[in-house]
Amino acid sequence: MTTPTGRRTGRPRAVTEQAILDAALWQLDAGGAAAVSIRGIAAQVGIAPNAVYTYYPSKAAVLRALVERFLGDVNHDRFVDREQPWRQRLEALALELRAHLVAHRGAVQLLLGGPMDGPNALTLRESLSEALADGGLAPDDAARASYVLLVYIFGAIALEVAELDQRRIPPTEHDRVSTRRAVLDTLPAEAYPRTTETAGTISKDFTTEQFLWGLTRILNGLQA
Amino acid sequence: MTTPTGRRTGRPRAVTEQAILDAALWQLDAGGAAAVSIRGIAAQVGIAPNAVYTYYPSKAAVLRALVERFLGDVNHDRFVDREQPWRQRLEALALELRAHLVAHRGAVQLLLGGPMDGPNALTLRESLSEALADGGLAPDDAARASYVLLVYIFGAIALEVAELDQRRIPPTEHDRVSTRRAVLDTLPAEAYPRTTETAGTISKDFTTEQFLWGLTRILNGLQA
DNA sequence: TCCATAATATGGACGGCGTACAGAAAGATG
DNA sequence: CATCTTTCTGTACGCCGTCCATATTATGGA
Repeated sequence: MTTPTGRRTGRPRAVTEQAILDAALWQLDAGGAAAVSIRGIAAQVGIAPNAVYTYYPSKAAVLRALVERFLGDVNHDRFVDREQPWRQRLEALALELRAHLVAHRGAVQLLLGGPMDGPNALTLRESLSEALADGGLAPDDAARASYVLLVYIFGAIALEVAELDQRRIPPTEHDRVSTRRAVLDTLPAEAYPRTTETAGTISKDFTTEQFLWGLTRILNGLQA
Repeated sequence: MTTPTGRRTGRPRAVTEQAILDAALWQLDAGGAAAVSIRGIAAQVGIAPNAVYTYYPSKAAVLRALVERFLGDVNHDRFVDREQPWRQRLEALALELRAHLVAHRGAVQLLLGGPMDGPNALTLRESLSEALADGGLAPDDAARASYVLLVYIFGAIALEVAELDQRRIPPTEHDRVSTRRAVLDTLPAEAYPRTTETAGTISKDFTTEQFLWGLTRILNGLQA
């Protein structure tokens, strides 16, 4: 697949597997997960649609490879620096994942569209478990806790992205809060007393601050 | 839309909006979110495909209505019984949501495919906030905590469903654990020491027991 | 009773999708 | 220069969401 060896005869390839993934990512960012199409990718790299099948056996395989590359672009950064406090490492990792997923919104649907069992997904979990073990958790507890964290991180981004029209450029965090606040203020207080009472807080669901608020509480619960 | 009044003239409708949603849900359960099609729904209820547009303006609207009805089928059960201890109510609600989502796997992608801002979604959050307030949280903390719980619940199901081939009938929990265990046992211990060491635990990621383990820890962290 | 009206149904079509199959192109090897 | 191998292209099939024009079938008024 990625072996540099082999292939000593035959017509040379017009593009590379990476170019195909580049085009897929471009389409993903431009129009969301639904806008990624074999035909669009082919047009962008300049080959016939069915020529894509020389590189990947199906559209699902393209998306799988894209997910793997995507996860690979996140790992191996600061949070493997075991000199740092473990909570700081975990927060850095969570924030970095979040930033990557927000930068390429639409990727979440792909991530959640199939099993995350590739090497980079495993490495990600390995990193999480390592930090949690450094926090004093026994191996099995660290394993369970790392899954809870994965659920929280991907779930938070999934809910956040679900609110966005992926065909448009995303509004600023401030604008999103304002829009949500305006909608919440139109709700009848009789039907949703607590929601309307805390509308100011609820409108900030998708902010980085709320993300960290939850992450901190969850880490507290996991440590005790 | 659902008003029983009106419509005193014109050709009578061949089916009902509910029948369309029934058919959509049937297709969802049979083949996953990708298998839900206007043409399939129309064939099932016995009308021409474009006749569906008399009831809903687009496929997206059908799915939106299906999501709303789906959330409505979950609410209003045991966890509004404020005589029960708040943690017990929350666990019951989380488990009920989980059971519903697992019974109709494929619905998760729909839920996460658009904003959950309908009446039933708001009511769900209202119930969560109420239970958390009964647990002693201040209103704004309860609002934030309820969002954390939503993230955990939907995230857990999303990750769980992502592992399943939605076109097949789901294997038992026991079989899924065994399958995952077998895969994990093939991993090189050098590359993933913690993953292989805790393979027995990791293979149980998708069990009800792990779901409750995480829920308990999260509630602990939210209460402190 | 007959007709205008209004709501709903259908037939057919358009453009787009993933992808299968047959055959043409293009470089390496003898 | 002929052959072999790999890749690319042309074409086609079946499915999709949705639009337009038209037919169907009830009601309300003359």
